[in-house]
Amino acid sequence: MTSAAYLEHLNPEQLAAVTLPRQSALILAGAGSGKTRVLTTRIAHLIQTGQVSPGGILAVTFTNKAAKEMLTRISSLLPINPRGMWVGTFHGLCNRLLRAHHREANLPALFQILDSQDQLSAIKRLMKQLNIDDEKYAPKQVVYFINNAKEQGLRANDVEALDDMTQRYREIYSAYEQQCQREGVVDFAELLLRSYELLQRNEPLRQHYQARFKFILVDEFQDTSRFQYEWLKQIAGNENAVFAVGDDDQSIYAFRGAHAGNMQTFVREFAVEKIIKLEQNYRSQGNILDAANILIGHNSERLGKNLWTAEGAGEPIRLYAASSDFDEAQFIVEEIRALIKDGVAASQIALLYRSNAQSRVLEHALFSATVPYRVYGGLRFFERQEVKHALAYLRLIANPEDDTALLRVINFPTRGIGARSIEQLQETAREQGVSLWQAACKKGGKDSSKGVPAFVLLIESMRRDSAGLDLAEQVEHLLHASGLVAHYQASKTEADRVENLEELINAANAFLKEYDGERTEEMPDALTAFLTHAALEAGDNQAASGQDAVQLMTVHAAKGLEFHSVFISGLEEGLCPHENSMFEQDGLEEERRLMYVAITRARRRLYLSFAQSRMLHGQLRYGVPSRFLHEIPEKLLKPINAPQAQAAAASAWEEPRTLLTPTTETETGQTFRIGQNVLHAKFGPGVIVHCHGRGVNAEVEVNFRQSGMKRLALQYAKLSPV
DNA sequence: GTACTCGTCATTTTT
DNA sequence: TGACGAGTAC
Repeated sequence: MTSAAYLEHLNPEQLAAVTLPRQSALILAGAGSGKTRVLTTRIAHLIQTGQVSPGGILAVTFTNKAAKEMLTRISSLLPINPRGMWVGTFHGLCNRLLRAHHREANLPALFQILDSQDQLSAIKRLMKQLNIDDEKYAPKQVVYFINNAKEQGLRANDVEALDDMTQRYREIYSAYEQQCQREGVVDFAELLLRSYELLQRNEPLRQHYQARFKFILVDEFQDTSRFQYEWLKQIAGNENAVFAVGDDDQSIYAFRGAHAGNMQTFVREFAVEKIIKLEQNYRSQGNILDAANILIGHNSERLGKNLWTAEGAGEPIRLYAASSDFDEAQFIVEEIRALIKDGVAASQIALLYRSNAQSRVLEHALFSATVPYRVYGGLRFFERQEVKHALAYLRLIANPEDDTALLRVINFPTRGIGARSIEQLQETAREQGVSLWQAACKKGGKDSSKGVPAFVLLIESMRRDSAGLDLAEQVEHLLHASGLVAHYQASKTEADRVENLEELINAANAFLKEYDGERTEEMPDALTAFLTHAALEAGDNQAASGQDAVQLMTVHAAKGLEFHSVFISGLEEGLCPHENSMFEQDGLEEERRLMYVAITRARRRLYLSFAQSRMLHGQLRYGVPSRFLHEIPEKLLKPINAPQAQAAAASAWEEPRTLLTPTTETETGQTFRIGQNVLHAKFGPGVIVHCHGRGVNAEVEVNFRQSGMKRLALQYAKLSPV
C-alpha cells in the first residue's frame, strides 16, 4: 500500500511526527499548528500499520473535552472500535485503573469521587469534629496543604512537620485520610496518588500495564504537573515510547501546578532524540503571528519556536485607547455590530479579558445594545446546588455510608432535623466508630413519622422502589420522592432550578445510552458509573448554547479555541500583566505567555484595547498601557483613535509610577527589587516580595518556592540574582 | 427556618 | 462595586 489517505495534506514536520518509529519524542507544537491532527493521525497510523493494536495505546489529555474530541477524530479516521484504547484525562485513567483493581488498591468496588466542593465540606466537617479553630486554620488552606502533599506523593506520615502549624495540618491530613477510607471516597489528588502507589507497590500489575501500553501519547505536555510526570514515568517503564506534544509558550497554568520544565526533564530522562517543531500556523494571518512571535521573544525561558504562515500579512492589528472602561466597552460593541453587519458570525467573535470581573461592563454594554452574547465560566451543570442535592440522594442509594452526601441532604428539603440532631448523630457515630447512616439507623425506634427515623425510612424506601428501574427512572423517582422538585416548585425565587433537575434526567438518559455501548469490566453498575461521570466531568460551562452569540471569556478559557475576530480588552499594567503576578516566580513570563495565547486565538482580525481609567473594587483606578503593547512593533499596529493610541504605542516602555518597584541596595552596591527572582544557598529559588532599608540595614522578604516566606538581612544572607 | 445585615474580599481553573 | 458567608433577629 502506498501512502495512506490520512497521511495526505500533512506538512513534512507533521508527517515526520506522525510516522516516527517507536521511540520517545517531543513535539513542540505551536498554536494553530495542527497538533490534535498529528496526535490523532499518529494513533490511526500506528494501528493501521499494525505496529500496535488499539489496546496497546494510552493517550492522556487534560480535559474531557479534549479526550472526547480525540476519540471522535480517531474514529473518523479508522473504522475501529476505540473501546480498547485508553484515552482520557489523567484522572479518568486513574479512575479506570482503580476500578479495575479496587481490591489491590484497598478501595471498595463502588468507591465514590469527591469533587473540590465535597472535599472542602468534608474538611470543614472533620475540623469541627476535631474542634479545630477554623479562624486559625482556614479550611481552604488545609485543603491546599493536603492536595499539595499528595501532589508531591506524600502521605500524612511522610510530611515533615518542623513547626506547630505544619504539625497541626499533618494531623488533619491524617484524620482526613482515615475519614475518606472509612467512607469509601477519594478526592481528585487521591485518584492519582492511589493509582501511582498501586503500580509502585504491585510489581506484576505494573509489568502488566507496562507491557500493554507500548505507545503512550500525551497532549498539552506543558500542563503536566510534577506528579503527573512521575505517574507517566511509572506507567511507561523503561521500554515504552512516550510521544509528548506540547508548547512551552502556551504554559499558563503554573498556578495550579503545571510544570513546563517537565519538557526538558522529559528530553533528558527519556533520552529523546527527536524534537520536532511544528511551526507552520494554519490559523492566523501574518501580522498577528508577527506580533505573537515578537512578544513571546521577550521571554527568556523558552525552547524556541517561531510561527509562520503561508498566507499573507492580512490586516493590521487595531489598537484602541479608551478613556474609561465604559468607553472601551462602547467601542467594542460598536465594532462588533459593524463586524456582524459585514457578515461575521457572532459566534466567531471573541471578547477576551484577564479576569472575570472585567466581563461586567462588557456584558452591560452588549446587553444594552441587544447584541446576543454568551459568557463562559461560572458554575457548571453538575456543580449546581440543586443538581448536587439530587446527586447526594443518588449517592446515598449507592452507598449510605457516604457521610458527605448524607449531611448534604439529611435536612434538605427541610424535614425538621436541626443542628442539634445532627450533632447527636455525629457524636454517636464517632463514639461507636460507625458512619452517620449507621448511627441514624440505630436511632430509630419511637416515632418514625418524622425526624431522623423518617429520613432513614425515606432513603430505604427510595432504594427499594428504585431497585428495578433504569438509571434515568431512578433519578426521576428520587427527585420526587425526596421532595426536591416540590421544594423548588414551591419556591418563588428558585423555581428555575426545577428545569435543571429535569435536565438531570436527560443527562442520565444520555449517559445510559453511551454507557450501555461500552460497558466495561471496570464499571460494575450504571449508578456508580454515572456518579463517577458527574464528579469527573462537571459538564458544560453554562451559558445557553444554540443561539449565535458573541463569546465572552477569560484568556485562560480561550486556550485551544480560535475565532475570526478577537478583542483583547483591559491591556493595562496591573491587569495584564496582573499585579499579583509580580510576586510569583517567573510571574511576568507567564503573563506574557497568556498574552501570547490571547493573540494567537485570532484568525483574521485582532483588536487590542486599554482604558485610562477603570472601576476596580469600587474605586476608580487610573491605568497605564500594558508593557505588552510596547513589545509589539508599531508597524503592526493601527491606532484607531490617534493620537492617544499612537502615543501609547510609540512611547518607550517605562516602569509606571503607580507600580514603581521599590529597590534596596546593599553595602556593596548590589541592588534588589520587588519581583526579582533570586537564589539562596539554603532556601533555593524564590522571588522578592518586599524591600526595606539600604546599606547594612537592607532587608528583603522573599517568597521561596520550597520554604515559603522568609525575611532576610542582605548583609548576611547569601542571595544572588537569577 | 427564613430574611435580613454586616463584614470581608477581590487573578487565572481542570479534575 | 458587588458577591458571598456568617451571624442575628423574628
